Amino acid sequence: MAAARVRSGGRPTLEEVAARAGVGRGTASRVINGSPRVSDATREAVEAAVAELGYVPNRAARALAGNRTDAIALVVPEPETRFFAEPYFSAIVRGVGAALADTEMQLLLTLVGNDRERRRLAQYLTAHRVDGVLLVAVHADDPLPELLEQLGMPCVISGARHAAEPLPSVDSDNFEGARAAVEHLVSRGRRQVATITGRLEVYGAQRRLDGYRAAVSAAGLAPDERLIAPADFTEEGGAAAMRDLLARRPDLDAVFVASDVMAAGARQVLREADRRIPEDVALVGFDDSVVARHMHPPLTSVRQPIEEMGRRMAQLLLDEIAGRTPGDERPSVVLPTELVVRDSS
Amino acid sequence: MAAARVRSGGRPTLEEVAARAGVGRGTASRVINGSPRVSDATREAVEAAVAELGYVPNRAARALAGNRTDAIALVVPEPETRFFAEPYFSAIVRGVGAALADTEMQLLLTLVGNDRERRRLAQYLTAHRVDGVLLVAVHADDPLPELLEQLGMPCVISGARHAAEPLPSVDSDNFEGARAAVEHLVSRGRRQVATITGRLEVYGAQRRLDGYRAAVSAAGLAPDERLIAPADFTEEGGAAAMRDLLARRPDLDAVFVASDVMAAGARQVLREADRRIPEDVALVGFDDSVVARHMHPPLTSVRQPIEEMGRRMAQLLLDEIAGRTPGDERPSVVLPTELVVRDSS
DNA sequence: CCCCATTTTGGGAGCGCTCCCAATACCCTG
DNA sequence: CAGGGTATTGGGAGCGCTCCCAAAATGGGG
Repeated sequence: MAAARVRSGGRPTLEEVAARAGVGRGTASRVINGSPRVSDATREAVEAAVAELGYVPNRAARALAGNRTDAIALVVPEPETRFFAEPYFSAIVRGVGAALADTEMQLLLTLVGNDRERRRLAQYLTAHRVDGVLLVAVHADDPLPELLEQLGMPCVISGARHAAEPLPSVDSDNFEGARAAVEHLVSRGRRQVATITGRLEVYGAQRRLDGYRAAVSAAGLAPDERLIAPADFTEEGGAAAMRDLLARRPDLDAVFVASDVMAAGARQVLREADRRIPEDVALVGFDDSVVARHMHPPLTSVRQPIEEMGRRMAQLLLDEIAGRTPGDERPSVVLPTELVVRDSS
Repeated sequence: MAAARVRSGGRPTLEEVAARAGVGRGTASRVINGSPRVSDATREAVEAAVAELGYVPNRAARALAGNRTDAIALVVPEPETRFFAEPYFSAIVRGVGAALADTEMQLLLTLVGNDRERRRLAQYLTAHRVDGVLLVAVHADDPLPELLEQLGMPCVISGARHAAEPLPSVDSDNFEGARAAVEHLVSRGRRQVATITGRLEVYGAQRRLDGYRAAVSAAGLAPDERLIAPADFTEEGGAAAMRDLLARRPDLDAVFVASDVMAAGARQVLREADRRIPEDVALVGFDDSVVARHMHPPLTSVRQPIEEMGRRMAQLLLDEIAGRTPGDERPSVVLPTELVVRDSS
């Protein structure tokens, strides 16, 4: 009999498929993996056997023999609650999921909270348990990217950490988004346009501020540092910044806020100060989160194509894994934002 | 030399650790896996070798040899956008992540959208690529749970599908949450308390309605089916239901809405109908989502301990994997909700 | 019809680990 | 000090697959 070791239950093995198709294990493997060096007749025979037996390759065996895992990790720094807030996390996951859907790649979700978990992650990666890493919401001073670099582990990050980001990255066009938002305010006749920024160590926040500045000067308005209030992406921070702005420049007639959550805080302060929105003060946020849609009045906001960012990150990573194109520039992608105009401006 | 095959680079293997510690491979394995049948001296020697070499077990080899994967899958039906909305998804993920943090278990994220992906998932599971499955937001008619059952694949679902849920499940106390919400409304002097329900095929939605009914009759109010408007968990659905209610019972003075998102829709309709909140109509939602906090006025809502639910699901699944306790009842967990009172009631 | 280049094929040799059994070491009894 | 456990230990036999080399089949050309 051609039959390999007969097994009562369990999943069929490659060996069994090969036996069934009347070919050798190696040949069967070739067919499964789509090698071109197989005759058509053989290919068909093997494919038939696969279908009949309902064969599915054993991942672990593959990983062991092939020294790869067919899995990538999405690493999420857990303290970064901002990232967990809608719309980021789920949208990124969806995008990544979509890009991976017709791939053999698995998506591993890794939350790194404290240092212990951080070390554990390092081990994971060191042990090459994944083929690549998607790093989101990394801080500029996070050692993880360097570690990955050293390990030669393919990696893509969301949001460049600074102008000369060495890693492949995917980002939305923070500068242009902010610029367009402020331009919009100006086009509505606003002249004293203030801004509340995110934490400026975050490159994206800095870029939004740059965009604000560019728009202000393009509009021929007088730049005034008192119109710029730094905050920290939190609602409370936004409120505090708004209070500062109101104290320094009571005559302001518009505020571009670098996140919807901060805008919610600002909105509260404006309400308490009896400034009507948008009559007295126009407000524009950033993120187009659910908060924006449900604010009163609904908040004009800059939408980032987050799901698309997730998709692109995954694609970039897959390319990177398939074989980084060394001659190429670092492949960083910047996606356009969209201004969603609502009643607050 | 005792040294096993010397390898230039790469990760150290068990064999190398064993050689270094001057013991056999089997013994080293025993130490790594915490078997008690090892002498203290040996254990220490192996542990030292592990530390010196920075040994990390190869997952693939383990999986292959041990016929397990040390991974569980979190299966998310992608069309279920409700689940993706804050606060569910990220909170569940956090909870699960927390429970898995000091485990060797990996978390695989699997989005199943169309039927193709559904089939692919079935393959995954069939091929035993995971040790267990966490199933969230399953519909009552989803064939997946049965498939898993057949396969003998450990599985925990979030939200029982009906009163006699055969699978281990974790749920929040929908009945009691709803009951408490309505009781709260009654205690504030409301007498014509309406409700907007979710899709009643969803068991949780049904339970919330049951809770409403229980509270209404406990308060000695006259039950009136015209005070009950079914909806579908969407904002538009909530708005439509609110319109119906207003038409049928213009004298209503409170509405318990089975989700914050629907409450947002209802709130909009009430605004258009010039009903003040809470003066004319008190509103209570469910979920305590970000929408509730930012509604105007802020919405009283029933909070579910979602992160805790994720944690419990993971724990239940780990137990199940470790060896289902057959004598035991099906281990289903129901967690208490909490009424978060804000200005809308 | 033979010879050589080319294509296709079979299957050995691992990948690194767990399982398990036989072997060894150790420890009490009597 | 022998005898019979019991506690440890070593290492063979896979797990199912990929890689790769040598063997077999195929196809021209002369």
